[in-house]
Amino acid sequence: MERSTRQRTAIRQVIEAAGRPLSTQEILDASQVSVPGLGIATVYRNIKALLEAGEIDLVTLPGENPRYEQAHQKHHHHFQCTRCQRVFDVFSCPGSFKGMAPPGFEVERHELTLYGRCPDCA
Amino acid sequence: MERSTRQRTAIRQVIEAAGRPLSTQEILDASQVSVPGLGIATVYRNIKALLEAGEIDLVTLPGENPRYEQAHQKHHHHFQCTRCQRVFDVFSCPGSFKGMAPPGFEVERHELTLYGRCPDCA
DNA sequence: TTGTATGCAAAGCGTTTGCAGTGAT
DNA sequence: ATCACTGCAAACGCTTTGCATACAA
Repeated sequence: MERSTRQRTAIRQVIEAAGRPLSTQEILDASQVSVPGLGIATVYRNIKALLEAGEIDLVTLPGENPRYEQAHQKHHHHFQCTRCQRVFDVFSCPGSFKGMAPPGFEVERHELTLYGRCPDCA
Repeated sequence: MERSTRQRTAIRQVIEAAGRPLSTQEILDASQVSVPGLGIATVYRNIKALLEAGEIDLVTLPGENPRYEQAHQKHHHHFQCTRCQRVFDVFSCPGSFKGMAPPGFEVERHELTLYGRCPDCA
């Protein structure tokens, strides 16, 4: 990631402006507004570069294709709307869940996904 | 799902005997022990039939290919070993997580995945 | 000028489907 | 004898990669 191109700038700004995890298709569609002709391969290559640079985070929800969001520092979870399918950040967490697993299992970390209606769809 | 074939019987028994969610490849490998020549398409078709019949449940963990397990009645979660990658059932749950989402969001259900070392790998 | 970054098309990988042949009833 | 089921291969959707060209430095 050594050069600053129109494509990379557009992709970075789209993810930054979203405020929620976006799919590759959402990133492509939004980026093509400012860069018509942008190819999906370029989106994938830049996503990989931005991930490696630590600028964005991978968000993998159960049964969903990967999404990407601006890198957060703090631990958080996600909420998916069952109507519009969009994903939102949730910055609260019930705890570590150590002791929830049966004896002999050592819990190191956890992933929590909430499902329901977002404010727009409620 | 009207006929009882060697293939279907083998697949059903493999899932039943596992006691944990299996991937399609694990199901194929284990089923081929008793039914050599079994094709992957048959595994997929039977998985779909068993799902529709309610005999097995779909388990989708973040970033993982689908797994399948014998249908449980009770609410539960999953634990994935970070070393052997296997997935185990966890029959405890901290609660409903309602109120964890920001105002305006209505939580209907949740998915929780724990990660760490299983007894074999600890 | 140099070589990274891009666009296109082909290739990969897991999953689904079409089709002719197999086998449970 | 039927026709649901199977195996094989082609098709699919998403992601990655090869290659020639474009453009940032």
